[in-house]
Amino acid sequence: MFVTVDSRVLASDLSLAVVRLARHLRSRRADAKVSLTQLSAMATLAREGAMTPGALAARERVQPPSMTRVIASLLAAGFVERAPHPTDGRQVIVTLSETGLALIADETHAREVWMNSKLADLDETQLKSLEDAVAIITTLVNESD
Amino acid sequence: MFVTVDSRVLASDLSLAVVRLARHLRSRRADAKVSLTQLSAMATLAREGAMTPGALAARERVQPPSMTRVIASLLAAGFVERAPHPTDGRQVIVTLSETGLALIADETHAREVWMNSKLADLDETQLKSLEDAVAIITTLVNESD
DNA sequence: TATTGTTATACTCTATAACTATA
DNA sequence: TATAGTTATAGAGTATAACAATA
Repeated sequence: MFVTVDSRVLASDLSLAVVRLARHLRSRRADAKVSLTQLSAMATLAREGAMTPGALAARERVQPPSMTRVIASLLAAGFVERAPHPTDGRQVIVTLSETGLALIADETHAREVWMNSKLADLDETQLKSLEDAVAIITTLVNESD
Repeated sequence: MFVTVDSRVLASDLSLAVVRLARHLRSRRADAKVSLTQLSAMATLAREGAMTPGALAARERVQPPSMTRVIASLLAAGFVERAPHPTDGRQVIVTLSETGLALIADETHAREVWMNSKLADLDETQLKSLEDAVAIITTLVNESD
């Protein structure tokens, strides 16, 4: 069975679905230790290692001043540390702290309670579709442009 | 080939992917006539017809005061209209205007330029995965809880 | 002069609490 | 008293513009 996907309609539908799910996910974390914005930055540090604020802003696709604020909040909470760049006095190296690493592990394995409960109701085929979609979306977002 | 999906890791990955894509989509609409929040509300009115602010807030999964603001901005822009409820003086009926309807059609068919260009690079299998994912996500968000 | 990062400022989105009008 | 909606207020997230420090 072949189904031709209308990618223009899909672009619109995907946009709305993503925005609505993002709204849910953010609002359901009111009690969490870190917001999704903070968690996203920490996940990048965990996956790719220490980097400068500028590099982190680029990876997260936000402007540098936005990342300055995220880093400041994570620093205040003790989840990241800052160190001077060894050779370039303008730059700074941001690293996950021990606490930050522990939090990431915790979040990854047990934190997304609401979504976990939702996913528990899906069958294997649906989970596979979502998994494929995550890979595709990640690639889309990471392409240079 | 059978692959067992770890739904806990998927929950985390999906959260991050969705939040990042939502960030992209919002920032790429700086020049658009309506924001994604506004477009989402209008899409619901288009799909389900006129309704009260309270019902629209419930469908969009935001609190009533948030929807009041969205409606006020759409009203100011001429994309929706307000009418008194025929029998209940407390309630209000919100309808898409002609202009609003036209905008929805326009957005659906030609507006998501960036995402369209991204989707154009995908093959049919990948598009199908995304389409499935949109259906699943929509169901997740729409479940009562 | 160019680059890195921060500060100052402002706008959007969303929420909770308190209020008004109507039922 | 209960419900629908709005107003008041606040906080998170993000942006652009201007600045400081260093290369």
